[in-house]
Amino acid sequence: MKDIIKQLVSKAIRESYPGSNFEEFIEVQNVTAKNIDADYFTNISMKLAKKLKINPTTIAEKIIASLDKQEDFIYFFSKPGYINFKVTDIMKNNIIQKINESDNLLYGCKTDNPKKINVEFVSANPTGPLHVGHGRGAIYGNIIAKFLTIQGHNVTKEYYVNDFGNQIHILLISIFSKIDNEYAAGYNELYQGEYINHIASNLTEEQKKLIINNSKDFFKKIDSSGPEKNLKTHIVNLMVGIIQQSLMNLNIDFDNWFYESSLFENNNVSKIINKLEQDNYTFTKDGALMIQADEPRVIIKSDGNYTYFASDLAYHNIKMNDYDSVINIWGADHHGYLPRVKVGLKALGHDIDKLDVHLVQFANLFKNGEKISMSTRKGQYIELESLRKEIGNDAINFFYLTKNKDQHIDFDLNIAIQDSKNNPVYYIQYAFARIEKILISIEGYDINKHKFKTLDNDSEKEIIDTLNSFTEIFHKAIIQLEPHLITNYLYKLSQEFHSYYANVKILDNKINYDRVYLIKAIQKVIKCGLDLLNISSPKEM
RNA sequence: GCGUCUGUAGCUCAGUUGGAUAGAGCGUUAGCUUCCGAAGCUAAAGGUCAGAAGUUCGAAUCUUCUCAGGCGCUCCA
Repeated sequence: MKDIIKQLVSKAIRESYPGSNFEEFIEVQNVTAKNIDADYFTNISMKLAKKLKINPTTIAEKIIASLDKQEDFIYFFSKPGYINFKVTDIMKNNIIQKINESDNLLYGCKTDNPKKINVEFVSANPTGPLHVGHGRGAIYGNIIAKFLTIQGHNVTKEYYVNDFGNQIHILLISIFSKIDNEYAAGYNELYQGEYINHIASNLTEEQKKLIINNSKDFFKKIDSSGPEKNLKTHIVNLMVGIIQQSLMNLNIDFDNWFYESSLFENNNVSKIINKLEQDNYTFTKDGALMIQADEPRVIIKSDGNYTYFASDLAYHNIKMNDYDSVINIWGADHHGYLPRVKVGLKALGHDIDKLDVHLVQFANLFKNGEKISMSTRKGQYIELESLRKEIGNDAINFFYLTKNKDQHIDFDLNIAIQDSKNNPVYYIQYAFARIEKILISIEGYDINKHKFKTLDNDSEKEIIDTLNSFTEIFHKAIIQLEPHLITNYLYKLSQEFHSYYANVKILDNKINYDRVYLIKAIQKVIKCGLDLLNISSPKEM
């Protein structure tokens, strides 16, 4: 629709101002002002006013005079230079039919340039269960991957498992110390969650013996093959299993679980470090190997151990080689880490434009008015799984997706649980269920047999306008990866439906087929939107 | 101090890429069930869009500065 108007305007400008070349400045936008009875407008005359040094009113009127007569639109001027376009009711009503007859409402989101894309998200350390702090990234990342898939990209969803280095060491110590207290010596902060006891008590006698007999030598053998390594792998697998289960309960699945340890087994880390050294990007300082990024950053510590940065570079190096586009969903606390990754990848010869990092702001959690900082280490956290159980998948999805990722969100756990009954998601689902009830009650009638007439009372017009905007909004949400546009849209559509439902009889003594046809379209759009957001559409509630 | 995200109604958040009189939910107040599901509808009250300057015909939106808050500034991961 906007394109048609744009072409009309463009033609009119060529006629009224020959030789001008302003087509690229033409923008057609939706009318949001309530006192203007039109659907679209363009502000081109205001833009031209400056360039041509003519006042915008004159320009607008001249353009309007040159606009081709069209059956589908009415044009009119409003101050100081808007050209408004009102679409005829007949034209608008077509959307109802289009929606009802379409077998794919998202047709048109497909890209011309399908890429192989890796989306890495969550990637919480396997040292404890997922807590509510991880929920936002999990749900957001999953939807982003889904939207990219709908666009036609070949998407791999990946979880990077940090099963190497210090924190795994401490995890093992935490568990081992339950079996042999000597392990705890020298550590003042060990993992404390209930899962530590659980894992410790479920180890086999053989495993326990291994722990007790090895004492302090255990960690010297952990990376070479043998029973020590097997035990470590066993424990990591248990942890990953806990995480997988809670993601699965949220219907989030990954295509690939990439283990940090595999980078060392395949010498990927040493390879990239050698390359960086050969290309003179590194230098040695105080016995450590460093690279100059935003600041000098350590790759190999003076004790000879690799930093997290070293393996992460190796990891990204692989992703950059294997994919056309690499997307990371990170918590905002990692933003300071990005510059060094970029510098490292650039040094390795990669085009860093291929890397796209989405920083998701924190969801601050309060309980009884007090802020709770999630800390796995301190055993101070609220499991994502317990929140999910409490408020349900639909409410938790909607809650996270309705907010922009750049927005910090605060929520009080008590209020969240209490409010979950008031979650707007139920309002939308209720609209769906109400429509379903009507449609079921007239099952057996062939509604398609009836010729559709124009609907024209005010509430119907309002709904039809909203339905007309659905393609544009859904496409924008999917292409620009902004799920909250859909949540807002669905709410608005549901609101208009509920109001309509309360005021207008759809089934009276006889069936009003035009209205049935309308609500059927509404239901289809709601279903489409809820599906997109991984939210269910129950037929009754 | 530096980097980064944010500041919109009592609270939680939208605001269609610079447009016309800034919107919802919750909460508050007042109404609506002989009738398709009241998880609903109708209405009221509630705003210096943190503040200031600037750019523009036009700013919640862009620029600069100030103030306030979150997060990060480890040879942690």
